[in-house]
Amino acid sequence: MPVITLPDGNQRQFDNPVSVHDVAADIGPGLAKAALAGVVNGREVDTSYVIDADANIAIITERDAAGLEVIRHSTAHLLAHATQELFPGVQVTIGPVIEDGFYYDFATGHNFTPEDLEKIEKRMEELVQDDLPVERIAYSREKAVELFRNMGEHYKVQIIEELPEGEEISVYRQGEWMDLCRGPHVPSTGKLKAFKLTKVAGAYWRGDAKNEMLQRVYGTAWANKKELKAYLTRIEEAEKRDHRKIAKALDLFHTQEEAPGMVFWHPAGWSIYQTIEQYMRQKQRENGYQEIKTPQLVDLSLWEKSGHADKFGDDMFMLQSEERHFAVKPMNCPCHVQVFNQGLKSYRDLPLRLAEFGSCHRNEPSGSLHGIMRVRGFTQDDAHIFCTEEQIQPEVSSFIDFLHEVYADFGFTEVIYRLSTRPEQRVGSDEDWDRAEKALADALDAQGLPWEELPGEGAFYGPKIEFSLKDCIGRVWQLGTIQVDFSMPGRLDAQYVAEDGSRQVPVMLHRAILGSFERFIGILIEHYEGVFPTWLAPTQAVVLNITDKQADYVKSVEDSLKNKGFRVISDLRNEKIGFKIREHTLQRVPYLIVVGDKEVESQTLAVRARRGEDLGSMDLAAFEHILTEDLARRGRIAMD
RNA sequence: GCUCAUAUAGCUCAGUCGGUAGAGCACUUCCUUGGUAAGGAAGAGGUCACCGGUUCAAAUCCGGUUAUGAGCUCCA
Repeated sequence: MPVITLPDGNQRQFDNPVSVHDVAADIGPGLAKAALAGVVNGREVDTSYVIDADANIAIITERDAAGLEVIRHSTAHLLAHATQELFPGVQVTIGPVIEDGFYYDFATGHNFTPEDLEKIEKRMEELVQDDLPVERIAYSREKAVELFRNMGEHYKVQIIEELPEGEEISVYRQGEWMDLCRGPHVPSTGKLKAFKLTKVAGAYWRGDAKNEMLQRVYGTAWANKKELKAYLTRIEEAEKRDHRKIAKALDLFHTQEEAPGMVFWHPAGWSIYQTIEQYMRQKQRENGYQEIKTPQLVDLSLWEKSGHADKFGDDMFMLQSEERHFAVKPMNCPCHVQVFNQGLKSYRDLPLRLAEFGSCHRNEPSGSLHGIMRVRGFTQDDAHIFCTEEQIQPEVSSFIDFLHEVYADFGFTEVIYRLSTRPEQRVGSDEDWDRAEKALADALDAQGLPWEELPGEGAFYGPKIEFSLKDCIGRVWQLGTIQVDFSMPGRLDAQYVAEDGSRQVPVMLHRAILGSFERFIGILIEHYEGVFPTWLAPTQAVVLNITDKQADYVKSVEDSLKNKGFRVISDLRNEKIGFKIREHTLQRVPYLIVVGDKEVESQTLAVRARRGEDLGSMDLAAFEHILTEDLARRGRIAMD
């Protein structure tokens, strides 16, 4: 006589054991139809799960996040089902749920084509029409191994054999097709109403590059067609923001075959770059940093001493001259220690903050290059803080404040904090790691910030906080970082004289706010969709004449704005005003100044803002005022 | 680096069965001097990524290289 307690506290009593589906039906026929799975005493189960004792139950439908997960998981099964029917000999491996969808990895000698995906999707639709019941069958470990071995599913056998001893193994069956799975799954294939296979790619078995490559089919699945359509539209919108496309349209930079992974900056792109660099230079000065510049080529021995050659040697560009081996610097830290090491430092010099817009080269794997987001030649807004152990936490705290200020100026307000801890391959003692990890965690806590831990994701010399931010369409980008390093200063012989006259090794904090200029600008382009706030816009205003008669006045307006430091050009081409406005609007210029006979006569400007609004007629001083206010805002308020 | 795909005019892209190349925009010149998102005409522009093979003949078929794209792996 189980008593069932529902999430709202209501209780229902049954005379006999009941299934989750029965409970839903008892509440109402609508819910029985909508039920995809259930939660019994905190555990997710199928609707067929039978309850024979008092329990807390929740019914999962497509409206729950958990329901969507069940749908995606079951759609992954449906994909595998259809694929194995159409392509005999294909082995299944795993098919998990991911953000917005799912994938399934298949072991097969055949490479799936887009046409194959269409066929598979069609077969999936048919299996949905058949509304096959999805049935859970419990197996012992031995029986399950035998079952899958007989089916020729060697990957599944391997997975089962690695499951913990004694665990009940569940197999799901729909029609003739079966798969090992923990579940839960939808009660029947007819519940899967909105999905699409999106792409196919290679992926390593168990995510290890040493293993064989599998065929991964990606798909997306939603509760209904409307949500599916909304998702596909969202993807299209994201594609329009692609920084590579926008950069071409706005003539910001290019890359070419002779310099893979390196950027040729054009005037407009370099203007943005320079604005950001000068802004950062000023901010760093205000925050107590001293700027330095260190060499591009450094003898390999320094990288051997720092430990980089050992860990990253293969990814460093090397060259040889007069019997000496040099490496193009892949990072700035060892060079900054060299600057620190010049002259005897006192505890009174600490914290010493050295900043560099450090140009680095790393021979990144060819397949990982991506626009200007992942490149081989890049410039970091790098700095190293040499300090005592007691100074770590206050330094990290004030760094976090600094970083928040910068992100806000670029229009980013939502920051995500992650603490990456010791990796397997590392230098330094465990005690050092304990202290370093604690110092970072304490700094985050002291600021009252929410954070999550990423175990094993730290750098080889120390743990790090990673600062990621959300752009305006919700995508997350990792940008800033601060890392505690107890080992490199010692390895590179950094010392200071302490209060008691003894020689001590300083702690080194590695930190960046933007990460790299290249990546950051790529993110900005996508975030703003190329519509840069005025302080970043390569051209802030264009002065347009209507006929040749106003040319002199246009030039004088252009000159006086330029002399005030604004980035202004004039467009005196023999074109209609509508044509010019269209062109500069497409170029996302914040202000268009139209000058005709009327304006010359009254010595005014007709100002039009980027989104098309008419700011009316005004004199030069009034326009300068508008521009100045706009620049002072930076990206802090909604983009115009 | 691995898997798959792609590479044609400055850009976006057509190009059938293998028969020596096409559009729109941009560019140049001319006409037009027009008040808030495309005025008109003419012209110029290509070693079809590169190297090799098959063929009487290759943008097209085959092999290799490079780059790019989607993923995977990696990311100090």
